[in-house]
Amino acid sequence: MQSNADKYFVTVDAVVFTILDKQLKILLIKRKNDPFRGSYALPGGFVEEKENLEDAAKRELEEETGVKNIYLKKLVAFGNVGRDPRGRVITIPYLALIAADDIKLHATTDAELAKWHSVYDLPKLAFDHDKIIEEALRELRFELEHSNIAYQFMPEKFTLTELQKAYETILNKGLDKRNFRKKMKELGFLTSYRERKMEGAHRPAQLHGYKDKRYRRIG
Amino acid sequence: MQSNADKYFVTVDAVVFTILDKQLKILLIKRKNDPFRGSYALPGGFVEEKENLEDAAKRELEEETGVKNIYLKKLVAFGNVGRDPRGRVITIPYLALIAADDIKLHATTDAELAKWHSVYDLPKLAFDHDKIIEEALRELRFELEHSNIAYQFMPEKFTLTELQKAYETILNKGLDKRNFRKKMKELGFLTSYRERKMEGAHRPAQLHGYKDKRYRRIG
DNA sequence: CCAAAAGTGTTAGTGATACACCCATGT
DNA sequence: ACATGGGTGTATCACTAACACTTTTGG
Repeated sequence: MQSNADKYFVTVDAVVFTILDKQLKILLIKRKNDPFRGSYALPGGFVEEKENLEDAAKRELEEETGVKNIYLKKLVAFGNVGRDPRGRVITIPYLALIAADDIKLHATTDAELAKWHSVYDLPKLAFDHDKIIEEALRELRFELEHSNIAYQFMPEKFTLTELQKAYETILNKGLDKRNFRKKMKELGFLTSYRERKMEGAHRPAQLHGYKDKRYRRIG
Repeated sequence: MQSNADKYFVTVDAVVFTILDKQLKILLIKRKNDPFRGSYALPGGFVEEKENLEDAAKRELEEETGVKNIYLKKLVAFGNVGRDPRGRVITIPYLALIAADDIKLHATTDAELAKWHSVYDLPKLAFDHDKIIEEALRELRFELEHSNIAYQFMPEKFTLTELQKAYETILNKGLDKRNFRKKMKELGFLTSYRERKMEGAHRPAQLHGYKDKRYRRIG
């Protein structure tokens, strides 16, 4: 192979969203090595020699959050010259969604403990991770309205109001209750349980769940 | 940087579509070196050391077709183990559209002359280029209905019927004439010239053109 | 006057949006 | 009885899809 090996590094980054404290949050680690020591960055790391890209993303994610068996969506790569001062680094970002209760965050070797940050109040970020996040957020919103991925955010059983809150948090806008419920009903992703949620001084809410927890596109 | 350099190769591939002989065609080169000697493949090549990804795609494209200043859209990277027997190769494919009359195809060093192939009748392809093409075609169709990219396929002046034919060819389905024209009118991308096209024994057609030849998203 | 493609409007259906009241419960 | 969130239906609007006839030209 004429040409250009031993010049490139290939990494995967995970853009992990969750909903916590009624806010859309993203998982960031604080870098403890240069470059960008002390800055926040997306969790990620090098792709190993005999490892597929998605497997690498899954591995990194499991190392840092303990979560596995998750739906990941590949985003477009970032690889311009100068995005990493150490050399030529191409990164393939993956979008991941998790339910906040599922996880316990871990520290890793070149990162401090991973922490959740509100998407609307992010710290200074290392590399071009701000652009990657912007792209991922666009993608997340698109998917939310064109698939059943919201199941990734939700617990086993939830009320329709809780689901609507999740949508509103992600889209960052209010939705009409009746239209939302109508839409969910006709999409047919949900099943309703006999149980109800009794809590507070008001009418108890019907519990719902996703029929199958696999990615399904609308259309 | 602890870790994994000198194991990766990074390439860009161009998925170039055009309309020729009333068919949607894609540009392929016939490989004259191993691996996959004699198979067809997407034009592409290695990203140079100090070269941005999109610049690399533009350079490859210009080398093989002579076309420049073209809108390119980055697609998701392919980089699984084993996709190239020579080593670990990550490729970033770019979608490109050109008007068939604009180009003269060139031969390159490790490829024979580039040729157009009907999208619905492709030969055996090298690597995982069949999957890349599938993805690119999906993206092309999406963009066609959500932007003004069709301008890339069209000459300076054209009739609405010609434009409709282009849409039909790409989408591989028939469209209603009145609805199509109404849609084009209200999108407002087009301008109409005073001139008409006189050709054949029938009413002459009004000529149209794109107001500005820059990518514009609908919405 | 015939053939061939250009050009043009209306109707019906479907999905999105906007909107207001009654229900079941705990206190 | 009241406060709280749960639950429901209808009218309007915008967009899409279906559909047929007249016009202009060359031969």
